[in-house]
Amino acid sequence: MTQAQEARRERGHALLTEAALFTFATFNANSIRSRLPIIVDWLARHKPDVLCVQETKCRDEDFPAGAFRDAGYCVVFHGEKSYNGVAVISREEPQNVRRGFDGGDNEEARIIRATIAGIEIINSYVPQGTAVDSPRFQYKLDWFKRFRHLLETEYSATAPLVWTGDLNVAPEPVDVYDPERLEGSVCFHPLERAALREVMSWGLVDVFRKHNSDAGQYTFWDYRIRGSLSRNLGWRLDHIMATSTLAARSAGAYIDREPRLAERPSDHTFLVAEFE
DNA sequence: ATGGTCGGCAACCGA
Repeated sequence: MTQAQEARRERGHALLTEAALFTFATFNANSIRSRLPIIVDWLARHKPDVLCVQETKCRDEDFPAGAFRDAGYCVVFHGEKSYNGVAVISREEPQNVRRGFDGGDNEEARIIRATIAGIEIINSYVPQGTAVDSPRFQYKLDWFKRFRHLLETEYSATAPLVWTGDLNVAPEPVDVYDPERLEGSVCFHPLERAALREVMSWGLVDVFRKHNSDAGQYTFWDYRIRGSLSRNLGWRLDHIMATSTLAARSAGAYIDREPRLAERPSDHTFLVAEFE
């Protein structure tokens, strides 16, 4: 039994055969080269059909594609020097791969799109925003507007589609460790939550929240705060959003606090959803 | 307690 199946059984889901499930995962790596052994190990143990990665932090010519191909996976990526960067690792060959909002070279490497197993996949690393009074905050709000436009012009809300990645917004008070104190801060500002809701209203469902109503479930812990992970001072910033036709096929979703990440501390952890 | 640590990459930036 795989870890994914064990986790599913622990969560009370019926134990289904692996072949019947499409396992989809996302992870902000904060450098794919630094986190490579952990990611390859995670793939071997969880055997997801798709793993979307953000903050790869390397140029395409420096991307460690061979390690994933050796592990039996396809990989496509869109990167730049030092910052940002996204990748899609998949068992099946991705089709119709597109990089960026419109294929232009002239923007931050934050989006990669592909079709896999009949599902439109959009993997994104949303701008963090830096500070509410920073131009980067407005850039972030504008980014959501551009993203909504992309959905409207290039996709159908009635077809199977996943929007995943580090979306850098905690949608609701239950998604941060201290909503009163954090209200108005970057990644939990009313304008960001409204911008995310505006994208969601196109026709997307929060797949993790569909299956987990409890508070205290996070995907990010700021490692600048001492003991944030052990004290669970976290935020739910990474998401798997799906159109209703696809969300109706979701069998479960869980956050995997990969213990090996303690060896090389990372702010984020793996988020997994399973579809029938 | 309002915290300070990563990664890239060669001085700080971004998170």
